[in-house]
Amino acid sequence: MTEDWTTHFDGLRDLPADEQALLRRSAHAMHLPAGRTVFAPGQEAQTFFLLRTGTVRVQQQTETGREVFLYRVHAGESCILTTACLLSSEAYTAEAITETEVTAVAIPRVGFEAIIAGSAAFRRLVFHAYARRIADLFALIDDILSQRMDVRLAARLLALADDSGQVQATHQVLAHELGTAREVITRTLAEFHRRGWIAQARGAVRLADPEALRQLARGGTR
Amino acid sequence: MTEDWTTHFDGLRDLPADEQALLRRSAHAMHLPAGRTVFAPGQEAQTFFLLRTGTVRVQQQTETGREVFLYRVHAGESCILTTACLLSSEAYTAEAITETEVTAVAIPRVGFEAIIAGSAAFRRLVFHAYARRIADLFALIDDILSQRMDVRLAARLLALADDSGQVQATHQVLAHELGTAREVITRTLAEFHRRGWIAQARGAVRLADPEALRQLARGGTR
DNA sequence: CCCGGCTTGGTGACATGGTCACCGTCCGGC
DNA sequence: GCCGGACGGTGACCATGTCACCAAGCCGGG
Repeated sequence: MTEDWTTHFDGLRDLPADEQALLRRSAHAMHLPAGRTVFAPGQEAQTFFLLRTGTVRVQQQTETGREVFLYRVHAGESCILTTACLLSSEAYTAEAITETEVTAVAIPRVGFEAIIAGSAAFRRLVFHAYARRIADLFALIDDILSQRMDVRLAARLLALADDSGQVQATHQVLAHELGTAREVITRTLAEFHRRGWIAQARGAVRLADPEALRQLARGGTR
Repeated sequence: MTEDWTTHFDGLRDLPADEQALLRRSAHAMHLPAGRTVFAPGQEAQTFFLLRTGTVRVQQQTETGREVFLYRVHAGESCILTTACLLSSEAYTAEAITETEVTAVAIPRVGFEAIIAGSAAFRRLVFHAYARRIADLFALIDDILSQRMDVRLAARLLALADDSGQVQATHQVLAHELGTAREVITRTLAEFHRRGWIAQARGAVRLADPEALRQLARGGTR
């Protein structure tokens, strides 16, 4: 990695030159195809990474074999669980899978610890992400407990829709994202359809009345 | 604070003398009565603390006004949320309340950042707790999703019982701990009673057959 | 001692969500 | 055109959450 990738990340751009140099020395480029397992339960964390492009999905298997979607790592972000495991020398408890093709900057354990020790700005970058993700986890718990699948589904549809109001996802995928069963998604979508809020097609949903969905997602009024 | 409290915490005992001295310079003692709010949503974190005696309960209010029990800070531990908020300069999203009388070691923000920067051992101490708590949060999500109140209640009863197998808690308190409704606790306890596993009294439960409860909590077989 | 109010616990009715079983339909490959 | 697998639809049933209301014990004031 010869290119100065440090300028691609907010918070790294403004690092002192010597710290940027330290980063560049430790890091190397990483490239993964879609659908690859980044880490799995029981493994020890060896490498810190900052995502440049693509998304990674982090999920946990419950004892009953169900998969719980925890969060998604986007471009410009790092993975909170990796940070935690690196700093505490504990094994991963969840698994991560690339959802798309992914390019990332990888920093091996030793280099990571050196930079954490040496750079206040880098610490801030890492821990800021860390704190935000913790808040996300709390929000996830909130979300799960608030039940009301219709509200949760409406919010998720809005989040997943592209510019033209299309959501490319099967009922199964939506169910998986929300940690529920396909049947529940089917029922809820049928209800949305009955109200004229969406149009359904095989493997896709078109938002016919995003405003109504937004109001449901926000207000929680049925 | 003149006493050498650093010897009271695992992981601090073995610090180099200069780092211990740094800690002692920054820290001061803290004493709170039971039922006091330690921090509330919206506040900015100003102080890191290590609990010496007592317990602190951390919970979050959902949008619907319900309280979700997140975790409990015990003696010898620190609060993950405080760490996160200190390091990222974000406001608290949850609230903490002392459950008992509490004594703690308090380290103001500036000192905390200095020690984090200066001591690898202290970083390990803090982040080890951090990683463990994250795992706990994942376990909590697991727990919530696995539903099965009977299993969850059995486990909680075993955890809360004193040496003689007594649990001093009203149905309301148990419901609050598990994030459910009192009626559900009442029903489930009635079922346990019907099977001869517990004896009930006002404000208390006696475990008559802890082994049966343990089996339920472990195996999950009804 | 009695009374009234509060806390605790008990219960039935109902809504929602998760699970199971099963079926119909669509689509792509042969 | 046929076939198998993915996708979607549906009804029955169970567990939990919610609401409404009541009963029993506890406690302090008069």
